[in-house]
Amino acid sequence: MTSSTNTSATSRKPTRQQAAVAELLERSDDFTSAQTVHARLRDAGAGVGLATVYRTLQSMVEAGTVDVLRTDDGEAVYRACSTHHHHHLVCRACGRTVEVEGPAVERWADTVARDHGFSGVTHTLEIFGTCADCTAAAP
Amino acid sequence: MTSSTNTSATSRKPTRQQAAVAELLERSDDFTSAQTVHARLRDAGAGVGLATVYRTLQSMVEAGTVDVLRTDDGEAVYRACSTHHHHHLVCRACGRTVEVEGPAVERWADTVARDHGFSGVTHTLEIFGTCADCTAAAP
DNA sequence: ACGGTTTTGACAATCATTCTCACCATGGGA
DNA sequence: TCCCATGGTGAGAATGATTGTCAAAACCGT
Repeated sequence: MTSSTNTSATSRKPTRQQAAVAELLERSDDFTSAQTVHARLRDAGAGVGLATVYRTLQSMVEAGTVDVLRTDDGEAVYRACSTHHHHHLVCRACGRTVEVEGPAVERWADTVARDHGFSGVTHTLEIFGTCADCTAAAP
Repeated sequence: MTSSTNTSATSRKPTRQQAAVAELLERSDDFTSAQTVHARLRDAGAGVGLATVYRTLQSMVEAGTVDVLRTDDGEAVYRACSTHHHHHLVCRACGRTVEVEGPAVERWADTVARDHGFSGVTHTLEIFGTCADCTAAAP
């Protein structure tokens, strides 16, 4: 059930539109919504169908090549990230994103879960704040 | 925009429907979606408008009397919780939820953020896994 | 070039959430 | 107690992101 489209892990040669989405994400430093990706691609001339953008983004998430998280209003936003496990520190004003790691936190989450008898543990952790630049800019 | 309804913090006497929503949440141990709350209240005889359920839930979140988080598919789910800061360990099979604390994690998140020049720091952290009962039930 | 398979994309369909707006409830003052 | 003002309620419309549909287009190996 986790297949039919090669797009996910079955790696064939990426299509023009898949490449376009991927490249656009590489270029942007912060989390971008599917709608925005679609709009940018259209503006850039290389039009890619909205449905295709969604499909591509989903496969990239499954493939682990991009991270996804939800904004407060429930919109899904994506970002090309290093493949190893990490978390994000996001500026809630300008959206600037910093990847952070915390081995201790990973261990803690794992331990806590196991102590409660849970297995197959995963976790999500995002940190929000206002970055120095924005703090200075908005008094 | 953060006011108009007394419902939030301006504490007047809660209306019948506000009480109904609050009580239902008290009763349920796990995170519940607005739609579900609405359905349950209807089934229980005490019908409460969907819009009202949403409004009430929102004010409760602002008031800090309930926690909210997003499921993977973007649906918002709510749960009555102790008011002090904590996180959740959720069984992805049965939805059972355990409140957990981790002072060390709080400090870590704070420190990391400040080291990067961020202020007004907040964070979200949820742990998912399969609880012992579910692991046993589904081989 | 051919036949079968995969991907695309325009558009319709879903679904949670929000908005609108007329109607109801409460509470203090006359 | 009666009446009005304020705020809460609810049915349904409106919104907006995401997903489904399905015929046409791009690919691939032969």
